[in-house]
Amino acid sequence: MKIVFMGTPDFSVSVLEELTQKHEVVCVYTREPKVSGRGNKINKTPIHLLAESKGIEVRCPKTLRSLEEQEALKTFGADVAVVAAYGMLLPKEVLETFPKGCINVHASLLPRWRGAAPIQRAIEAGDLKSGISIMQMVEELDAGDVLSFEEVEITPTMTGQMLHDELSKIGSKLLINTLDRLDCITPTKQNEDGVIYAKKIDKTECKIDFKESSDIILRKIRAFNPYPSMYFMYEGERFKIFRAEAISYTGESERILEGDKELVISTGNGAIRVLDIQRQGKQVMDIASLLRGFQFKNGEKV
RNA sequence: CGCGAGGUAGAGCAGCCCGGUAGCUCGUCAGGCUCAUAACCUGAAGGUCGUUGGUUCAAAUCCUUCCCUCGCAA
Repeated sequence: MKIVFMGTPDFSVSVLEELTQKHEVVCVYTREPKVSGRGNKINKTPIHLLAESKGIEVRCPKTLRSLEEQEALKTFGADVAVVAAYGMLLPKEVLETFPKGCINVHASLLPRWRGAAPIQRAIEAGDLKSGISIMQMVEELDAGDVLSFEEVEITPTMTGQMLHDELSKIGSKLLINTLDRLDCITPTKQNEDGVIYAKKIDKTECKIDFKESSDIILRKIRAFNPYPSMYFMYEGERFKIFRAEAISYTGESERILEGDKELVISTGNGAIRVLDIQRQGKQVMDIASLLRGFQFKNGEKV
């Protein structure tokens, strides 16, 4: 099939990679290069770089609502558009451009976790499973009929990155498989009762509130590992926690209980033992390494 | 030129402000103690203090070039 691909971040990369193996990708749409990262350099999106390396035409319109962009889309004569974390809503005119519609690869079991951060929100919420849903897109965000889905178990130690990688891989395969069977699939409507939105992650969520329960804190640490990461402040320095475990404790919350041989901090209903940590300006390391040269004062409030 | 932190033994850090040829914790190696041990005791090896140039009698420490790592903000 002739396909127009639309995507932006790492999640989309393996999908595009797989797609080019089996189908003719005539053009790739992605978000425009923008100022980002240290030094405020202008960086192209991961999809942009991949498409260029494969010699596929890249377009990065600011909007798809203009008539000329919509006309341009038609000139490719593609059968279908595949969208994976593009970061823009597609207007009705675009959805109607392709004979077989616009197909979206979404990283959740719809209707649960529609929206921007389905992977992290699933872990944060303590879901036992996640998955990929392939849907026929409609104007409303992530509300289209589901063509196929595949479940993935969320294990107790799974981080946001791990689930992301797993889903990206599975999504690619399921997409190919779905495209092959496209003509004989009966789409399934989403059950409106189960709709939950996965709102974008805000930086203010990432400062650990040690008054919360250990469970919630640990889930956030896992969900937001490695990005954007949960952190706490200690003597004016930022410490990001990448891995930790719960231990029982009864007493005041928000205190450093052990800061010498190990790092234990009390929470709203117990305490957590920090396992992997990153000190401001340093690399991520296991707690034992950091404590060889750095010590936290016991009893200190965090 | 967005703001900022850092590069010192295999690892993690201190020392730098107030220049005087390097120190702590751990690891490694050897020996000892012990029924035994990740415990304890003794000893040893291991560093051109990221790189370039400069100031000085003397630079890890002050000034300068470049390289690399990381955080924040967007």
